Amino acid sequence: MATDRYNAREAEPRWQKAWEERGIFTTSNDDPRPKYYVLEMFPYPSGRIHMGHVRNYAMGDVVARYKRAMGLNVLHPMGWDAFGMPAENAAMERKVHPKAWTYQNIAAMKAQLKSMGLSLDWTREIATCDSDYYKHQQKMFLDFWQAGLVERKLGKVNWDPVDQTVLANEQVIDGRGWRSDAIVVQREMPQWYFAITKFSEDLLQAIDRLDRWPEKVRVMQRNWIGRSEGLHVRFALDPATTPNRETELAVFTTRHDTLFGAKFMALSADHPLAAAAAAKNPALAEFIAECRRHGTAQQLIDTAEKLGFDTGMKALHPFDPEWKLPVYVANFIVMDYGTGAIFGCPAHDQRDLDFANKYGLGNTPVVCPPGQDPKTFVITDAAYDGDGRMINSRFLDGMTIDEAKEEVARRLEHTSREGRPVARREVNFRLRDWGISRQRYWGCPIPVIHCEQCGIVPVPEGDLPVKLPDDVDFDRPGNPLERHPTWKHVACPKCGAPARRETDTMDVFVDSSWYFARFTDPWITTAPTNRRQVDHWLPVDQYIGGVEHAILHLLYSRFFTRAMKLTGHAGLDEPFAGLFTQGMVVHETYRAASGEWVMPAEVKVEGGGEARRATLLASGEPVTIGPIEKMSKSKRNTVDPDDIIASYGADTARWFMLSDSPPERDVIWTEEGVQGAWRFVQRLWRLVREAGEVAAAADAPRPPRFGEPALALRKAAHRALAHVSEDIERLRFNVCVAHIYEFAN
RNA sequence: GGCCGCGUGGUGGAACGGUAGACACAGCAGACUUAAAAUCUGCUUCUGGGAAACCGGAGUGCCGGUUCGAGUCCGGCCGCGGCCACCA
Repeated sequence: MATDRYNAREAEPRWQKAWEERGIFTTSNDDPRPKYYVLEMFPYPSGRIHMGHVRNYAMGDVVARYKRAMGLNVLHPMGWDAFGMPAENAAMERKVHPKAWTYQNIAAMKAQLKSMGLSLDWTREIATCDSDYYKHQQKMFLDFWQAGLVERKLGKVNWDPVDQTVLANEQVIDGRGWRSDAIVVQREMPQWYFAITKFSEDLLQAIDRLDRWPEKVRVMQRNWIGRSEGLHVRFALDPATTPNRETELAVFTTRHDTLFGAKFMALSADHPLAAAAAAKNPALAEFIAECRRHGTAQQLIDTAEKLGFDTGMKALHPFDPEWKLPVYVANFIVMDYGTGAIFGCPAHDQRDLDFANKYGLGNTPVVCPPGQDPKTFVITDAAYDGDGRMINSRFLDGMTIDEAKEEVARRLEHTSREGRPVARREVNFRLRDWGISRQRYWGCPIPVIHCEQCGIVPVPEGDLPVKLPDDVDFDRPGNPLERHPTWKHVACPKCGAPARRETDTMDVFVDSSWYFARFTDPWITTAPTNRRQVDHWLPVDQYIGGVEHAILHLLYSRFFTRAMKLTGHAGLDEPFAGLFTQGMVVHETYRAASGEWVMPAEVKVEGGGEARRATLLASGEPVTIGPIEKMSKSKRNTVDPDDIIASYGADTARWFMLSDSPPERDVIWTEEGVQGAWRFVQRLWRLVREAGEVAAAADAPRPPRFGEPALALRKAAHRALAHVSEDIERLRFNVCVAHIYEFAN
């Protein structure tokens, strides 16, 4: 009976070879059958695949194989998100060229993915660091520029002092760089931007129609775009109090109903008026400098005290010129939202209240909660931001908040000062333009030339791609392109005079914002996309990946698709019709007596339940079993997919990944669970073989009669089929697995 | 602070508003083995009674509501997790 076993190690490569030789997963663009595009987020070629990849690609592969079995023409491609910092880090640490490092990693990971037995069309493989790919990205950059979607502006940017680069807001987490973990500082630099905010309204509205996206992601995107309806109000300034005869101060507010509760005005430290006032007031200048120093450390914001500095300026209340409000510079006002200035209503905004209490500005409640007596309603240290009726507000008294807002807006819209209305209704978004400049080598060069005479000149289309030079060194931090001896020195395409090549490269998120479109025809050399194919295949019917990309990658891709439509490279707005965000792979952590983390492969775990204990495989030394956490290098709780595939086979690894946990939740990788999956693979193999033997032995097959075991089996089979089909459609793989177990039983 | 999600056996988790705990893991018992592994069979929410087959009671974080009927729907708490966060 020893030979009576399924030998995955022998069978899997044999079949994988057969599939490859027959090209059965190659998808034809001319196939007349209805299309189905299933895509998993392509990997960064870090060197090895990890269990997160296994889970992600196992799910996508089930969908691909299922849809293929249902008679659809399935596109299921794979590629590499190949630009980025780790390649440069490797170059600095190990003296390997980023290109060599990246392509070695791609080769290694491709072999690993192949051993997983995924039904991928490898003929469409792309790597974003390949000039055959980024050349088209440069072309689109120029087209976007032409279409007014690219801007170069001096911006306050997040500067990562360790990686020596600019980061997008989205890449700053708790005031630290998302990769380096260094505290980010603010710097003024000319930067390239994609004008994503031109699509703010549309990107927001269209979320409603993404009905096959997880609600969680839709909410996150809505919040990120952050639409607020409010009023832009121009406050007149008392000219006697202003430094350079400034006449007004504009604010944006969503609570214009509380205008009669105003006690002060506050400016951002970066507001031009603050700078003007500071020019004549050294103490104020010092305060502003202090605010800037604190501005970056997001961690402190929570606890930071509200601080302000009275500029001496006075603003006049829009409904009462006799009512003068002091103008402060305050540390809690950000310049890049609204106008960088507010009016403070302490009674109904906690921040304003904290501020007013500190500086003794008092407060006047103007919204009275239902059931409260206006005469006794007072605010001390908790602002009231709930519903109610207007009080202490002259002509607004008795109105609801909404009525009061409308009345204020209506009146101020029709009041004019210096020939213009005092207020206008305005919609503000939290979303900022996408800063794509990176002072790095290993990215897509921005195809632009700076000329003394002609200014900023696009690289002519015929000169694309602007290729990265190969001869660069990494012995210092900073951008190797900047200090390359010749690369940046070029002739101006317009006037021929000596000019300078742009040395910024694009954010890696640009690379991944359109790869799904390139997959539809990766062979076309004359354009980024083949319009016939891109319009046929897109949108992606089912996109699967980690929830960590819920904002960045997915929002950028939605923007990019719109920009491609505007420039004729695609014909639709939304790239991903169906989105699924899978959970992480987590594992127990192990710690040796020395306190060092120990890898699962070095540990022997025995017993179950209470008696469960672990020892070091090598020495027998006891090991502490720690909490279950995301697989990570730092905690060393990773399991190498290669080891699992070598000892159990890919089917076991994939089967286990889909069992037990619902796919959107975290799955706990356990040795016992893998063993269970392995047992079932064996059992299934035996069952199928036995069934084959029975079938071969039956001399006269006839339809089974009612009550016979064969009929019951047929019924069970059909029930299982129905359940499994339904649950694959709903991506409930763990339930599919249970149904299959049930049927096998 | 804001928004969102989740609380079901020892564990991961099933359950169109209709037999709660499918399926798996762990555990226990048995069969086969000289033995182990593998495999197969059975038991396994708690609790009372019974030698057993079985009979009864409680039970999906807590409190209340809607309903003939609630793990599921509604309201309020408690706890855990995630995302965003001086966004005016």
